[in-house]
Amino acid sequence: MNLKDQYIPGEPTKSELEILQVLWDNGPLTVREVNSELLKQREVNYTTTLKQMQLLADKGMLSRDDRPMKHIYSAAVEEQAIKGQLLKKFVNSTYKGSASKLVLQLLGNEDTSLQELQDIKDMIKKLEEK
Amino acid sequence: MNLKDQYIPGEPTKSELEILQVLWDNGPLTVREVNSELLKQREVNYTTTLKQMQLLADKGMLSRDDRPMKHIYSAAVEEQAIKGQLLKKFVNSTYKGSASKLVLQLLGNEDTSLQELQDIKDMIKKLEEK
DNA sequence: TGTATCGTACGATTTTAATCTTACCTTTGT
DNA sequence: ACAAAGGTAAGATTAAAATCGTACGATACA
Repeated sequence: MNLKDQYIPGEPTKSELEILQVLWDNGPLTVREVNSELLKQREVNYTTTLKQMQLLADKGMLSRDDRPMKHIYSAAVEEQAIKGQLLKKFVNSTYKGSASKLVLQLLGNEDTSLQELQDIKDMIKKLEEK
Repeated sequence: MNLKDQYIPGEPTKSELEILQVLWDNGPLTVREVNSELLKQREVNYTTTLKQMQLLADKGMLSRDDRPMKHIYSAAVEEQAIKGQLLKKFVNSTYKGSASKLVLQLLGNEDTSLQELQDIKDMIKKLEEK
């Protein structure tokens, strides 16, 4: 299935994105495993994570394998598709749709490391060559 | 005053950003004028805009010139400072802080126009040259 | 077989953002 | 002076996101 043809059921909220990220990075996991990952970054109750994952499943963003005793969840949406959608929305609302304005700011942003800048330049150069 | 030294009182919400954008684009305006601009894009009650602007003023993001009958508001924060802050947060939460990942996605995003792509490449090339 | 443990379900609550309602003040024109 | 028009102030409400509390089901094992 082509990425761009994938059905995307809306946009994940901030905390939903955190959960999706854990699953994208680590593959199918139980609620407890996801919660453990989140706990490395911030305090969060087990049932809160459970609830969020149930909501995500309801929305079709997670699928789950019901097993006795534990349910195994996995991301049902493509990372690139979701992020592309979020990026598009961000560019529209913050830079009036101008991707180049965004990049300009990125290049001038002091929080962007030199390494990042170099990576970006290399990437563009590679694109130029072909 | 250097941009990076400016005190930034938090992050504007989505609808607060809309209002700031109007003021950044059009200079000091009354509430009614701001509301008129917003109405070009979506339906919004006059008092809703008023309330938002009062909240923004409370947060220090707008300053106002109290006059008999009408108050004139203007943005009290720099456009670039606020947007840089929003961008940084977005890169952190969505691309784990990797600006180059974001640009990579932008370049591959079908919604990014060819013109935009060209502008980005030109910009980088110019950066390369100096 | 009973009880401790690990899990899910789901309503309730809290928090934050956004919107609206209402009261009241000030200027203007007659 | 007073009514109409245009303005502000601020509490109340709605909506959405995030979090939590509690009831209850299934397994394991002494």
